[in-house]
Amino acid sequence: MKQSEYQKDDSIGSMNRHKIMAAAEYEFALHGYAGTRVQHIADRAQLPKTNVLYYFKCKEGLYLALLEEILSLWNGQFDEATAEDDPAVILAAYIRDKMTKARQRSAASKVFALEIINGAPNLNTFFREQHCQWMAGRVQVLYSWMAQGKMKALNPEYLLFHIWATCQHYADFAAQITQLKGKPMGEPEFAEATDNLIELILTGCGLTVPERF
Amino acid sequence: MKQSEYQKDDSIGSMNRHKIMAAAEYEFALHGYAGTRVQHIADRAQLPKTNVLYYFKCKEGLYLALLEEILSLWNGQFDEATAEDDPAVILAAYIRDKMTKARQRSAASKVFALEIINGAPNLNTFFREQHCQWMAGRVQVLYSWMAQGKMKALNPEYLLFHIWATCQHYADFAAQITQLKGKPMGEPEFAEATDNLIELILTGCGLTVPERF
DNA sequence: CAAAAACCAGACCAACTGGTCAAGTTTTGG
DNA sequence: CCAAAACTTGACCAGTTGGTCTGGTTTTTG
Repeated sequence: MKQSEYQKDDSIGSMNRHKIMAAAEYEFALHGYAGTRVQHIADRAQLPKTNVLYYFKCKEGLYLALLEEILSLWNGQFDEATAEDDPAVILAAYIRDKMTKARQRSAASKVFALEIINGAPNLNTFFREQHCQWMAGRVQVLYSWMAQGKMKALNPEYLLFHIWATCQHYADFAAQITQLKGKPMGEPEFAEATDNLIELILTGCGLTVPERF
Repeated sequence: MKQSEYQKDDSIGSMNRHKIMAAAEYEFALHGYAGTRVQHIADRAQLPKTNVLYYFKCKEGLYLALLEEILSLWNGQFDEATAEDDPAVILAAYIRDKMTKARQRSAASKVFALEIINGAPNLNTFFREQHCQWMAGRVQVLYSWMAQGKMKALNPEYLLFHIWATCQHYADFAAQITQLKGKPMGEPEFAEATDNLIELILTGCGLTVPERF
């Protein structure tokens, strides 16, 4: 029983909390907030329903806790890029990172997507302001890259939207893609899609794909 | 009372059916299938709830009817393109068409997106086969364009996914975009986004944006 | 113009579901 | 070792919701 500084990770409470969150992520992603049954979350977590309500006051509380955890995942290397960096390297890494997350955390991605489609009624003002600030910073970096002639002049906002859209698509629309390809996308397919996307976007920005990628 | 050949369009029944479908599209898009209340659809259609159940056997029947109508909208000019056409013209028109639909039928787009995210449990095999055939045909045309040297060699499947993803994003994630831009996208913003997207994708495919666009 | 078909709508209900309660058992900490 | 805190769980309930039933009104049609 090595508890070290993180005693909570061993406690029975935090273990159950974690199991419940994982089950909730799966259920909410598949059925949406209203379509998800607390009972089903409990079943998936292998706990009685009452136990779920013991750890999280109510269904909405569980959903909000999950949403907050998901939002904290949405950060990446691009966050610290500056005007001095090479846009080709930064953007390629950003796209690669987003694609990896789309593959590994597709359920989280779906929960987020559902929240936005429903009008984002549960994203508090803190997140919104934080998000806007992040955006403003990235737009400035992109503008300075363009001013330096490092890349083609495009509207940076739309460029970011296009990157998000494509990466998110591989998580959210996996069912459609599986249908059309005849089988689910595995690791090699994701790698190919990622390379294709990097090639498409970077070329579209007037950049050359870095050799190291 | 000019009924011409379409007598059904004047009948009180089809008018109500239409009102209900429009209300259902709005409600399902905003709250998902499970989160939508038949009562709310009735309220929005300005009819008593019993009337909604009169025209459509049940909630699920209404949803399926709506879904079928939505699927029939998802066709465009690209459907008839051949190896002889100019890929720049065809793809630019395809993107423009998809963006227009994303703007004008955003609720329909959201209902479709929700269905896919939930694993597409209501898309019957007919639609699936039809969809796969469409895809196979388009992939062949794209391959022949590439073989003729008309455009850069890319995986055509992923190219189509990227186009769908970006256009759909402007409908489904409108809430996020509105938040980040500080105001909802109007017609001029959509025009700018469309031009940006066409520029990005066509350049990424090694094409030049047609002057006429 | 009559009767049949289509349409309208209030009252009602059975099933489901989020959430509570109370009575336990286990774990923790001094 | 013991008491308090944390955890577990079956029984239960109140509100909601999709859907039915019945009796009526309007529209269509032969």
